[in-house]
Amino acid sequence: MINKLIAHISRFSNLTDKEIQEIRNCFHEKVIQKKEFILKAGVVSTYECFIADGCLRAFVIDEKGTEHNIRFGIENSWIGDLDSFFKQTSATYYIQALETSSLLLIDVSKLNRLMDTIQGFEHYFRIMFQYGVMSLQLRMVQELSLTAEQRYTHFIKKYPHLLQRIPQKHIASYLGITPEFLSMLRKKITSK
Amino acid sequence: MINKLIAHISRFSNLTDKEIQEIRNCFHEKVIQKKEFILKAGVVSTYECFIADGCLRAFVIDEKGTEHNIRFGIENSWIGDLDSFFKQTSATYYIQALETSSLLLIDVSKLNRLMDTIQGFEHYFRIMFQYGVMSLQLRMVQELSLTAEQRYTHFIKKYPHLLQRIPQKHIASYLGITPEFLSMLRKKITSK
DNA sequence: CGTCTATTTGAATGTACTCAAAAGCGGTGG
DNA sequence: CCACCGCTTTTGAGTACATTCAAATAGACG
Repeated sequence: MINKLIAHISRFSNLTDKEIQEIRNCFHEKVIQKKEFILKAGVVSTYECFIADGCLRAFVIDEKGTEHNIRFGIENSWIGDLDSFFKQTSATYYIQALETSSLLLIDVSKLNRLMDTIQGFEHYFRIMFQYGVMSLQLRMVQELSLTAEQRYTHFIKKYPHLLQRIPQKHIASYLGITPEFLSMLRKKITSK
Repeated sequence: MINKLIAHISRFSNLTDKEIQEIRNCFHEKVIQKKEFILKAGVVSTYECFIADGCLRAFVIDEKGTEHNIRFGIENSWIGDLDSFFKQTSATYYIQALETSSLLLIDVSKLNRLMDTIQGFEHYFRIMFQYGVMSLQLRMVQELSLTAEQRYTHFIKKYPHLLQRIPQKHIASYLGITPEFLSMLRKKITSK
């Protein structure tokens, strides 16, 4: 399982065998069942999480009790509450498995130590965060400039594989609309 | 002017004198006048830009011709079209000065070389992008979970200094609403 | 002082939400 | 293997939040 992470890092950084060994030693594996939480708002996030297999969502709950999905994570991506993790403050996000998933967890002191001692490891995270900024900016642009229907159309083009895996109501929430309204949009689109 | 950048990097990384010198050599200074553009959609972004002084905005123009502000940049922050810059593809963003501004520019090959050769420099960018992801996620949460009025209220609490510097219509666009509606909200808020 | 742009105001409209209820679907136990 | 239960999706009516368009007012700058 840890090999998936090593392979992923190796796509961006060249690591020596010794470095790979150091990295291996810092993670531990965990399998979580569908619907289980790895983080809830209010507690301090102890782990940052690489998804070796499966699918999770990060969401917030607003004052009215409505959930809003911030992000979906699938195999070969990271998920966590960065703020809570790096500053060790209480989390604002909930993170829940949408499928039974295999995770690799690391705590903040080990992650910081690896980034300090292995240049390729920090390089890898620089790239990950760089992509993160780019894709969040793109999503922001779409949120600001497109209608709900256009955002849904983009979503199904960009993430066709997620349509099968993720309940519609969660996609609606990710797009910033209600499940009822998404249902209506789908009807409208297919009748075209 | 370059000293402001060096000071900024030094808040996150310790640099040797030799490294500082290398960094200095890779940037060049530029002053741009209010309303001038440093990037327009369609062209390839040649420079990533550190703002030593002043204020700029990054925006897109949608199919109807409406502008949407993605981000404001002030002194001691970076602005650019990351996608276009790193992949050398044509830009989707326009970047324009809201005030006469002092900039420090670097091209992609020099930036990559500095990140490869100076660990502290890549560390600095890892931190910058990490903050970038955090703040964009927070903004996304607000976009998804708050009404326009709440978003405006948050904005004036978080960026009181920007209210003085940036025309209201640009703030409206940043918040994802029309200038007319923001004007109405302001009236409503002050009458409370 | 005049011109240009930004902000305000208001009426009509549209997009998306709320609430309630029905229909569909998937998993589990008998 | 089927029946039932719970959750998801659909449907529809009424409503609210935000937009559009047009015009008036206010402010900034040369």
